[in-house]
Order: sequence, then C-alpha cells, then structure tokens
Amino acid sequence: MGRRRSYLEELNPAQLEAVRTLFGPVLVIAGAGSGKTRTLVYRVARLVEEGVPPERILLLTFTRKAAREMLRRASLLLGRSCERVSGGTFHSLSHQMLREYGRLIGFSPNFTVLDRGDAEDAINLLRSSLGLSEKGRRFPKKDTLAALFSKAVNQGRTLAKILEREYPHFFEYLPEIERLFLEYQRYKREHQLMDYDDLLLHWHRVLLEHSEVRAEISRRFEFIMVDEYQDTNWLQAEIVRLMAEGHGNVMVVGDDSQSIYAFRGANFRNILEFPRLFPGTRIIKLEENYRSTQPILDLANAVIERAREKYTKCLFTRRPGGQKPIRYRARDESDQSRFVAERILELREEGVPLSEIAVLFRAAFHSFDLELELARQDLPFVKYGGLKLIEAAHIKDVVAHLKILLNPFDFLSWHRVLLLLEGVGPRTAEKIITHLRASSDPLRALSSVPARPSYEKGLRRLTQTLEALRRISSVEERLEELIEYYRPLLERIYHDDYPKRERDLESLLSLAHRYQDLSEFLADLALEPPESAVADLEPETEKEDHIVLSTIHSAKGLEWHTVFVISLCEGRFPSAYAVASEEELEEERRLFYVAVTRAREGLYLCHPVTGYLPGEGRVILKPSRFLEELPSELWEEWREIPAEEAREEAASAGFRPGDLVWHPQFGEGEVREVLPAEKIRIYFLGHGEKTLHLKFARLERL
DNA sequence: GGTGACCATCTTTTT
DNA sequence: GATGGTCACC
Repeated sequence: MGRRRSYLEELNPAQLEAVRTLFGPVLVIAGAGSGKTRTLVYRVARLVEEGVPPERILLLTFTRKAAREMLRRASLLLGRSCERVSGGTFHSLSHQMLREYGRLIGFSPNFTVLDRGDAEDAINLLRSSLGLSEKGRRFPKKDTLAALFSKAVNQGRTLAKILEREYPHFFEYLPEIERLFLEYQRYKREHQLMDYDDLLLHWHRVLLEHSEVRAEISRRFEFIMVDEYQDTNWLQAEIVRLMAEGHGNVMVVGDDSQSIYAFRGANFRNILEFPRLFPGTRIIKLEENYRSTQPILDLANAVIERAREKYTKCLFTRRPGGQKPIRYRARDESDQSRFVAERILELREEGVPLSEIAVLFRAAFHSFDLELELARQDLPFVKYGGLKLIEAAHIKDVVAHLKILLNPFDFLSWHRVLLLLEGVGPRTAEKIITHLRASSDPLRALSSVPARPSYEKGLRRLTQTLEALRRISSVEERLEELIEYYRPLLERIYHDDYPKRERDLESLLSLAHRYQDLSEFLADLALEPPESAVADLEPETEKEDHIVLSTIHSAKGLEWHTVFVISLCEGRFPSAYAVASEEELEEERRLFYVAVTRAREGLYLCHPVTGYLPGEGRVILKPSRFLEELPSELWEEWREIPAEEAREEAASAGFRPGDLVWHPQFGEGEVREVLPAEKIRIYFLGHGEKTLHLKFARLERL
C-alpha cells in the first residue's frame, strides 16, 4: 500500500489523470520530456495492480527496446509479473498474429519475412524477367520501385498519384510499373513471402474479414496502449481500431511536434483523427517538461514555433538557470570532430559519464570523420542507425541458407544461395530453380539437379550441407556448421576484406546463442535487427561506459546530459533531398526539434563551413537555416582560444580575486583565489566553488 | 554462360 | 565505399 501511495504521489495532475483513466479511449498529447514514458509505465503498473492479467495488456511501441525498457521499469514498481505484458512493434505483433491466423488468408505459419533489401532483390528479379531492364531505358531502379510500392501501401494512395507528384520523370512508365507491382504481389503470395508492409496489410485483412478473430483479439488484449502515435499511419490506426472493437480500451500517446516518419507514410494528423475514430475520447495534455533546463527549452520552443502547423502549446520547465546552447563554427569536418572530442574529454574530466553524452546527426555517414577521431582519442562509442549487421551482404548470404531450411519455397533465398557457387550465374541459378520448383520438396530435389561439371562439386557440397543442417535442431549449431561451409565461399567472393567480414559472422553466431527456435531467430533478425551497426556488436560493450553516436531518428525517446548536434549545414540538415517541398522541410524542422529536446543540461550545435558534397567536392557550406533563424539571444558562439594564447593571456592579464568571469559550462562566477601551477578557484552561481586549470578552462572576463 | 576488372554514380531517415 | 553497369575474355 505504501508503495502505491508513493508512486502516485510522484505524478503531476495530468499524468495522474492519464494513469487513473483505465477504461475507454484516451488520447495523451505529450510534449518532449513531459514524463510520457513514466506515465505509460505507471499505467501498466496500475492495471496490473487492479488485477488485470499482464498478458491481457498490449503495449505497442516503436522499437522493442522501448517496450522492454518500459516493462523493466514497471517491474521495479510492482514485481516481475509486469514482464509478462504483451509488447512489441506493430510489425512484430502482426507477424506473431499472422503466424497464428495467417492460414485464414492462405499463408503457412512458416512464411518468410522480407526485409527491405530482400524486397528489392525480388523486385529486381521480376524487373529483369519482365524485360524492363534493357539498356538504354531509364526505367526506375529497384530501390526507387521499392520505395514507390511501399508508399502506395502506407499512404493508401495509387501508384499513379505518387508518380505524378513525386516522380513525374517516370510517369511514362506507369503501365509497366503497375504491372510490376501486381507481379511482385503475386510472386510474394506464391512463395509465402511477406515484406514489412504486407505484415500490416495482411493482419489488417484478417481482422477486417473475420469478425471471430476480432472478438478473440479483443478478449485476448483487454487494454491496448500505443506509444509514439504521431508516427503511425492509417493502416496502423485501423489495426488498433479493429483490435479494440470489443472494448474500446485504448490509450495512445504522442506528440505532433515530434512526428518524423512521414517518409514512410506516418501522418501526425492521425493524432487528431483519433477522437473521430474513437468517439468519447478523453484528451489529456502533458506540457510540463522535466528534462531540460530553461535555456535549452527556450531554444526548442523557438524551433517549433516556426513550424507551420502545430497543435501542442509551449513547454515549460521548473528547471531555471543553466548554460545557454553553444554554437560552434568549425573550419571543416575534422575541426568539428576535434572540437567534439575535446569537449567530450573535458566533460569526462568534470565527471560527466560518457554514457551521458550523445552526438546526433541527420544521416549515418555524417559521423564517419568523428568516428575516426574518437577512435584516435580512445573514446569508446556505440553507433546507432546506418548500415546494420543484417544488411551486410555476407550476413545476408548466410541467413539465406537458414531461410531455405524454414521455407523451402523461398526461391528468392535459393537464388542468392545458388549464385554463391563458383560457376553458377543468374541463368544457371534460374535453371536449377525451375527444377526445384517442380518438386514438392525442393530441398530433396536439389540432389537430382542435372549439373554441369564446372559447378557440380560446389552444388554437391551445398546439397550435403543443407541435408546435414536439416538434421540439426539447435540454432547455434546449425549456424556454426553453416559458417564452416560458407567460409571458403566468403574468402573467394570477398577476397579483399574477408577477415573483417568473418568477424561479423562471429557476431551473428553470438546472437544466435539466445535462440532455440529458428523461425524466431529469423523473424527477430528481420523485425528487430540488432540496432548497433556492423563491427561493434560485442555484448560486453553494452555495459561499458560509452558515448552514443546516433541518427536523430534512432535517438527518439532517449535523453542525455549533453548532446552535440553536428553537421548543421544546408544540404545536410536539412537534407538536400528534403528542401523541395514545404512538408518535407517541416519534417526536417521537427527532426531538429527532436534533436535539441534530447538534451538535459548541455547542448552544442556545430556546423563546418567547408566540406564535401556529393559530386562537387570541397565546397563552402552554409549554416543550416534552422540555425540561422534562431534568435541570437538564445545561444552563444563558442570562441576558440588556442591553449597557448589563453595561457599567455591569463598570465599577463592576471585574474584577481573578485573578478567576474564566465565559463562555458558553469556560467557566471567570481574569482576567489589564484593558486599556483596555473590553477584558479572560482565560485559559480548554482555550481558552487570549482578549482580549474587556467590551461583548460576557457574563462572570459565579464 | 560465367568471371573479373573497370568505370560511373550516388549516397536520408526505418519497420 | 558500395553498388550497378559494361566489356573483354575464358
């Protein structure tokens, strides 16, 4: 009882209302840092406490990491039972449900999930077989086609409409593109394949067409909560509506100012539609910010104030004082890297743990230079976003074999696997596949494939390996055996850098360790890929103290003591691809808003004035318009003083007790005493007395 | 038909 | 830096 009292007392009135409203539809508009996660966590705890079986609560989050973190926190409040709460992403839930109910629309429980790369491969295959890739034609490439198809599904628009608006130069190919789209859908169905969009689409269809499933699901999940609702699309909203049809107990939480996934069909207006979808919705607004200091919040508010459309009000905080955001004008990218590394070293000196520092950027490749610098300085970091382990070609090779074991009709994977053999090219692979296709057991049929001498040996080795793998059940052992088989192929195909790639295979193996079930392993690889990028996937580093480098998209929902936003220049942020339309630009602005609201105490905004742009080489980079439009009283320019100059200046000018000074970290202070060995004791407002090195402290006289 | 070497191209963000 | 396309050669 005491525990319950105490946790409810920690909430403000709005949060409390959200936690206490258990029945009926609720929409929570939660500004950045307004204790949204805490509210969800407490509500889960509250439901469990009221006697709702945890597995009847469904918590839909943007990543599974987010779900796990929330359930962990709920467990701290109320004990282990909270971990049994059902949770995950829309995609993983749909996947799970389709394994159970997919039969109703003709899918075996062993269907294969295509990630983006797989989908592109399939499209490419069909594109050539339809004769659409003859040379001399400017027919769209596989990645464009995949993006196009995905948009059509996620935004619920026709191909013609999207082409007309966004790819007018391809409009002449509309009939062919439409044919390819149909062909792609047929191909997936025929081979028991689903891409990301199909997971949602098919689950939606099951719900729509089978009222008995809807009823069952409503009983199974009596309470539904959705986080980051501003980043859902119409299809996801529909899924929620249908799943909750029996009871209407749905709480969605979101912030329209943080909507950053329009490019994949998310629509922040979904938030406003919610009350229409669920009549009688209670709306609760969380506007008090518990995260950032006032100067950071002032800047954030200024960013979002310029947004064309916004629905939430200004955030306020009770954390006055603190250091103004600092803007740094770097000569070039390496100067920017040096600057960031130096500040990080200083912060560490001041006692800020590395895990409390993050560097954020618009696109994954913006941090390449910094990564080198951090490595030179021996500063440990983990990078999120960008090329993931699972996307590396050699990992996909290995995984394709596993997919075949699970779904022998996955001829897309067959294609990939066969191409690896020496002496087998696209034509031969297709010929072999035609043979396999005729059989009801393609794996078995492999041994009877008529083979030419040039590749007979390789084919036989593949056959034997697959046969052997079929008899093993442990995921880890299977993978070990498979890597044994694959290693010689790896060395032949990637002869330039195979040792590096071999290490990735080891990482994959260590991931497999946790799994008993192959289908689970493969599904997780596709739906919840390990977030960190290639090559730093050591489980040990997870616990170590390290800096986070992350794309802003991957940093959503997280916070740090100090945040650096780098490469804030035109063409990079906002991205050159996003300046064409007002809407895209608005999304870039919200992205910037998300970036700055990640910071609690310290915020650095960096922009190199020269750098490389694709195609043009080294050019002058203009500061990002998002920086330029900020009122100058909201930030301070970092004044770089070379260490030697600073020392001379300090020595010659000579600080005296009573002098007023300013320090970038601690703000305004008064000199108390000048100590030997270039040290100085200063009293800072709000920070107390500090002893600083004149050599390192960048003091300014006031 | 397959391979390997050379060239150009273009790099957003994610389930 | 990786991918795609083209070409010469086996």
